[in-house]
Amino acid sequence: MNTQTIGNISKASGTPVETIRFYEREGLLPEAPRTAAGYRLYDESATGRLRFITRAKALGFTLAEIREILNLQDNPASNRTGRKEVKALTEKKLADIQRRIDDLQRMQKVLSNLASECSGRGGVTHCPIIETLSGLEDCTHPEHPGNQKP
Amino acid sequence: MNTQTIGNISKASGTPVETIRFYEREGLLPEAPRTAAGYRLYDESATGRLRFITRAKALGFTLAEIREILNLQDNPASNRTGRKEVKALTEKKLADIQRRIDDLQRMQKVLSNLASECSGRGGVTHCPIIETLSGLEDCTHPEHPGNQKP
DNA sequence: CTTGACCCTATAGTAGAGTTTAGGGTTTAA
DNA sequence: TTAAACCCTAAACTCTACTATAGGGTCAAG
Repeated sequence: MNTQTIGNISKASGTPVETIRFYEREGLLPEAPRTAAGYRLYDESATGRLRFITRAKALGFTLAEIREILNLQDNPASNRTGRKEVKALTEKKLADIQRRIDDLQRMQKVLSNLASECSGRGGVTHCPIIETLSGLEDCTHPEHPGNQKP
Repeated sequence: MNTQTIGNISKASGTPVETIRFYEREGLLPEAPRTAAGYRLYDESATGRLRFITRAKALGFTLAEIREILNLQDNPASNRTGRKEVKALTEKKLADIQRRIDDLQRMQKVLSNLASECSGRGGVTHCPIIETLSGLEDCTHPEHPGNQKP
């Protein structure tokens, strides 16, 4: 328990040491316990958490969103104090994830058409990648709040 | 055709005017034809392209990747000159998309467990969100090239 | 007991993706 | 014919997510 140095989990997770310290500052990792000399100490679960962060980022989640998701799991306190908010947040994330999956599947369909046409012979003059993902209906997704001015 | 001003497609697509000009500079939109006075003119397909960019970004694609995908569709020239590369790129993107879908589905599974447990009564002391996405196997994905030093 | 590989903090710098500002033309409706 | 509402460029600025640098302790091996 809590026996790994920062360099070790850095190697194990593929996350640079500086980035790990940065994530701690940003509240994505709990403050690590220290040795007498001030060295951070981790247990193996830290590498899993770091891998989670890496992959969630590749899925388009921001660090702020990832922090929220991790707080859902970390913080049983919020189950006592803000049960409703926890549930709501979880469901918002789920809807978000479903939307991303749908978009990716649409993209997949069109790209695989493109791939098979490209492998076949002849006229690929124009492939409708864009139309497929451009969502011509008024499917405004107000989920990614983006830039709102107060 | 080519009858819309930048302000109109901005409204239609939900993309700020400045961002549209920025995307043109970055090669994500073709250079728009201009009026005598230098005003850009667009046709309706531009709003679709902008929506595509917006959604692809939400899926975690960078502008550089989106530019690549758009070039696949735009540029029949590359079907003549670099057919093989086009196919390879398409297939790389497809593998990438599949990986993202898998990750999202794993995340979905865990979060929906979390949601239902939260709605049930009692002890949610610890939910294994992280373990599920942290991929304990050595599933190194060298796909997102990230930072390589020469 | 020193040298090399690690660790620490604090601060500055960078890349990607816009956003804002300054300064100035254009169009259109009153 | 003028004022509001648009459009233009160039350049500076912002925010996120790191990445690097400076300056300095720590620890295990030889």
